[in-house]
Amino acid sequence: MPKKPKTDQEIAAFRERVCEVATELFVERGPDNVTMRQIAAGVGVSPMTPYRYFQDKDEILATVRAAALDRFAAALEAGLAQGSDARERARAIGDAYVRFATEHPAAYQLMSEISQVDESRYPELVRASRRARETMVGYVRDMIREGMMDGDADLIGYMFWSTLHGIVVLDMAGRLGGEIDADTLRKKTMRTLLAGMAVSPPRREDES
Amino acid sequence: MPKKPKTDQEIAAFRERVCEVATELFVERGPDNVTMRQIAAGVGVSPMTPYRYFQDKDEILATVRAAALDRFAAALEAGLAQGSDARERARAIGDAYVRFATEHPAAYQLMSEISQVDESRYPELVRASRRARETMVGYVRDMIREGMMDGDADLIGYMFWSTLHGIVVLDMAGRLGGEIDADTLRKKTMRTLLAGMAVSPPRREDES
DNA sequence: GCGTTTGGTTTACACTGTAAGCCTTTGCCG
DNA sequence: CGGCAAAGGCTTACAGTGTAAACCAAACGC
Repeated sequence: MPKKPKTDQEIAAFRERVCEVATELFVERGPDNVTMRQIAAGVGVSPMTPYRYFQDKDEILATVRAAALDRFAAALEAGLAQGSDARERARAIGDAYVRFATEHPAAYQLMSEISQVDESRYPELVRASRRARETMVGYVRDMIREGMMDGDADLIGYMFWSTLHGIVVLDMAGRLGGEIDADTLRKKTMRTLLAGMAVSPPRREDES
Repeated sequence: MPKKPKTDQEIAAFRERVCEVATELFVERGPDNVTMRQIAAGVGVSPMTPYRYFQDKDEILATVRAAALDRFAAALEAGLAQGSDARERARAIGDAYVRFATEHPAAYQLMSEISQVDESRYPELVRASRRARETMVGYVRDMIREGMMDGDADLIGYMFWSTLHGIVVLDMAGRLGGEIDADTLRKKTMRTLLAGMAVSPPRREDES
């Protein structure tokens, strides 16, 4: 009886289209400065139409964030894939991390935003979030398995992750001030961390 | 001829009052979910009155952020003051950092927000920002002077700062997942960094 | 022809930041 | 003393927001 009911693929396609437009707008204007009417206009549809396929604006935002997280995880995984041994992969994933952040700063901000909404209401988002987390931690497990370091994989993974995140965010906030370059800061920090993790590095007491 | 022109102190007092109310609201509701009308009502004044003493809502936000940064810097400096030698001060400032962040999470978020407005339009904000930065970097200079480490003070300062910031932010975003405790992560990272900074630690090649 | 279901639009409303105009108090000058 | 100019504060007014609700048109089984 209906009016040509949309197939699941069609509605998925529509949601996808909305998310594309929304992403673009969010990215160039900031999530708060983009309106439902703009999104709808971008899709070429009346302002209320998206409401048939999304509960509200928050759900669109959550979906966009999940997609950003997925792209991020994919970038990391792609980086990982092209390293042959653990050492190379370690550098590759670090490079992929900051490359993604610098090439898509808005997407990065979007995905790592401290949301005031309850994230658990959007399962796609928690899934994507878990995936990114697992990617970040997984490669540490590999490094441990290959004997490059040892300790708690989760802890070490989070250590690298939070370090990169801190640098990237501070840089984006302009709080590094012109004096310091984010990349040298990252290299310095990474080198220091790795040096500190060398298994049983004997402290030399012969200076200062 | 005027109607009892307000003295500069009265003006300052009024602005202060507005900022207090605004801070409270921002903190418990998030900056975007607080309205001028609410702020005005909190101060006990008509909705348009604050506009006589602030250009717009952004200026209120900027002022509040500057105040938060100042409180943050003050907390760090207070922590610093109660350490006798460099080592103690190093731990004291780290503790003060995360204590502030955990006790006033909203204030912390407020002050470290990546704003889409041009911050340089609010000189008070850049001053406060510079002060916090200087505090974070200054104590490293001390540690270097006392021979506890050596290298570029700015770089090392930013290294610690970004590390702490990354951990705090990741924790707040709930991205550490129940498994990892922010405090053990911090301790682990700090220990690793310090170990890695031991002056000229010779790489041992006798393993892996 | 119906009635019914579905996709989409239009309308309507409560609420936002803020521009502009309107009282009211206050002091100085004639 | 009267008037008057200026300042503080209030009230009104408007464009724009998210979204609930009513509405319209197409498509099918009967």
